[in-house]
Amino acid sequence: MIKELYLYSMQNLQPVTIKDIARKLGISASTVSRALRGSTEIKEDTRKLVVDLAKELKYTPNPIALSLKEKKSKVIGVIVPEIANYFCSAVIGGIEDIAYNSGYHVVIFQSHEKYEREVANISLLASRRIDGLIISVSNETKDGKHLSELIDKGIPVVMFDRICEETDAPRVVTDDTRGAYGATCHLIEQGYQRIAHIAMAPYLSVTKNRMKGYTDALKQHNIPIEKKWIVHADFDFAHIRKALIKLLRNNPKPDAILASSERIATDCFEVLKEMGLRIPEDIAMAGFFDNPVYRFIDPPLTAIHQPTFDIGQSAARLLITMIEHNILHPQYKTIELKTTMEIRASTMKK
Amino acid sequence: MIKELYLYSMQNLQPVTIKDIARKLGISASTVSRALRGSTEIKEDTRKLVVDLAKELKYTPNPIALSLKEKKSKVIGVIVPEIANYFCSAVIGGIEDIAYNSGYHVVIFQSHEKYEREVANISLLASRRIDGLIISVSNETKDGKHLSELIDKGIPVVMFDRICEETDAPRVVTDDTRGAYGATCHLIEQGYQRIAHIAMAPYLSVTKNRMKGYTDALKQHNIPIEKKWIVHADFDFAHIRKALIKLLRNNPKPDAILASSERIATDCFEVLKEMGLRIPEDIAMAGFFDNPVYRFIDPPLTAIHQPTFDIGQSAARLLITMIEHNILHPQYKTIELKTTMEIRASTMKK
DNA sequence: CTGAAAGCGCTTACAG
DNA sequence: CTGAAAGCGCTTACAG
Repeated sequence: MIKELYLYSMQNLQPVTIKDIARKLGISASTVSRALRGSTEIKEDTRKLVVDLAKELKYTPNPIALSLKEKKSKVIGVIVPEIANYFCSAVIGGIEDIAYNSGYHVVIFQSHEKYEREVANISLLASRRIDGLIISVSNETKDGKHLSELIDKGIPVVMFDRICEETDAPRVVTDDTRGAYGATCHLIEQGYQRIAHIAMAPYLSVTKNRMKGYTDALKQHNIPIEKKWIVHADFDFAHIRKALIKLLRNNPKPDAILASSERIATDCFEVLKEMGLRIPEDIAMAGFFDNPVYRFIDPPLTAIHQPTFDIGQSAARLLITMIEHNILHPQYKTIELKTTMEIRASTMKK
Repeated sequence: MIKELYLYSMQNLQPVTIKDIARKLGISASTVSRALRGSTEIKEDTRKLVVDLAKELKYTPNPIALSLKEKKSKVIGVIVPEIANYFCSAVIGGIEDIAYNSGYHVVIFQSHEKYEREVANISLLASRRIDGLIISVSNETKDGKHLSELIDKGIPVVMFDRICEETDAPRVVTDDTRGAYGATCHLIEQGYQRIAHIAMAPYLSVTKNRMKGYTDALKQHNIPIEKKWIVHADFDFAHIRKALIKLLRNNPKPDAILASSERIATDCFEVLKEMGLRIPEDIAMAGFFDNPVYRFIDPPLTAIHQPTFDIGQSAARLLITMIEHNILHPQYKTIELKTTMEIRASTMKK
């Protein structure tokens, strides 16, 4: 293939350097450098000469050389479980927005919900000399050792959504407890009594928080908390399917489901459809994170909306502040953003 | 905020360098470098000493220094219209997969469908010394001058989906003509006669190809091609909404819509719902790109599926080959992947 | 087999 | 006001 691919090769088109400018002008590289940076010690004539030629030759400073000198790469790393996921990509949109406007580049990695891959990504990122990391951990991530090690190396970290509790790094989260509480209350008010909760891994703090909201609501309404109605799902369709089928074999069946992530919600939805269950007549459903398409699905899905773009922006702003002021452990630990509930037909008892 | 944010600052934790190892071992940096790279001219004893210490100190080579030396950054840039879009994020997933396994990093930019921002991104990327670019152009991009300039600078470019015809760079596309043809035929076979086509900007080649498939199908079935049923939409909800309302004011109304992108399809869907039109009874609808959630919307949407992960992988593989063999203009110009049609209720006349 | 030197592109303290 | 030198971390042709 390679041979056939070959037609004609790249010309030797090296970008213009300071040296090139210096040579053409018969002055030293130091002077060119200073002129370009607008140093006050340069004679106006010289400055103009340099700047004009630089513009003419379309000189742009080599950021790699700068990085080597400054020991800053102007790159921030982002690790998300899965980019092809509206929640993640929307957060990245927010990160990119701030980064772009602050002169940073965003390098993206996916953990694919695997702890191992997350660790590999982190060491890769570290060896790549990124200036900072924004991460939402995988469903398998039980501890934050890999994150703490990164921080110990002097690389600031900001966590969002799925955070590691014991890691001393700031976090951008949403009021998950309140969100889950609100959704569960809503289900109860609609007359549902046997509300199942399909959660993520038990050690994740999002899981704990949403679980708390869920159980608080039940308690407050004197509904017993039943273990059999709490499922911790893997991020694998076959697994969710099996767990759900098992759940629905209970007699009586749950009459409502609260799903704890976009992926879980979508998978649940698929399984319920496959099983021929009508929503909400046979079983109601509400989910965490409001993918915009949820308005149009059949039935439209009640969802807890998290402000993704804000999450991304806040995380990026925080990280860049930390990078630029050499702060590894800021005093502000947590930025908590509001969730809102979008009530739709999937939870509306007729 | 900054002052309050400040708690304690980073320790001076510079990563271990070759010099550090050399100093500790009392040998020269050259020897360390050679030992680390497994040069044959190094005595086994020395090699082992160096390698062991490097491991102990967790030495990782500084990629920035390597980049400066090699004039390669091992970074590939990706520009997409909008990352929070299933099509784009899934393609990026494929790119990332190959890049990750080939030692490249992926830096992502969004054009937000603006030509101006696309150009800005490209000059940023160029000045950042990326090794190559993968791009799907914005809806506003009429010509590929900015891309050609990049290629002239020696940076290989691969285009996907929304390509620039006159740019001499390889492209990864899907058989859009056949896809649109098939979808239109399907609509005709279902008994629809007044089929509208909501397309992207007229100068984009995807638009032309899909338009050709659409008109070919109509011609073949002796259905006149009506200008009033061809709409070129902006990527702006208000605009699509207005255009659609105007379209639906025709008498008779179109009885089917073929939407030319995920975003357009979703927006159309929303407007049709808002107008209280029943799908497919009042108007049928089919769309380009099958967002997985389309199976669940009401009604499930007939969609032309494009193999996103493959697109990303192919583009990345091609680009990396070009980078590593110094090829700017490969002989193979086009990789065309197959689309498949998923027929669902939105186009099924009862 | 090993080291000193030069160089990748840039900045800046030090001289003058 | 300007230049030569050193250095960021690495590699490698050149000596020995």
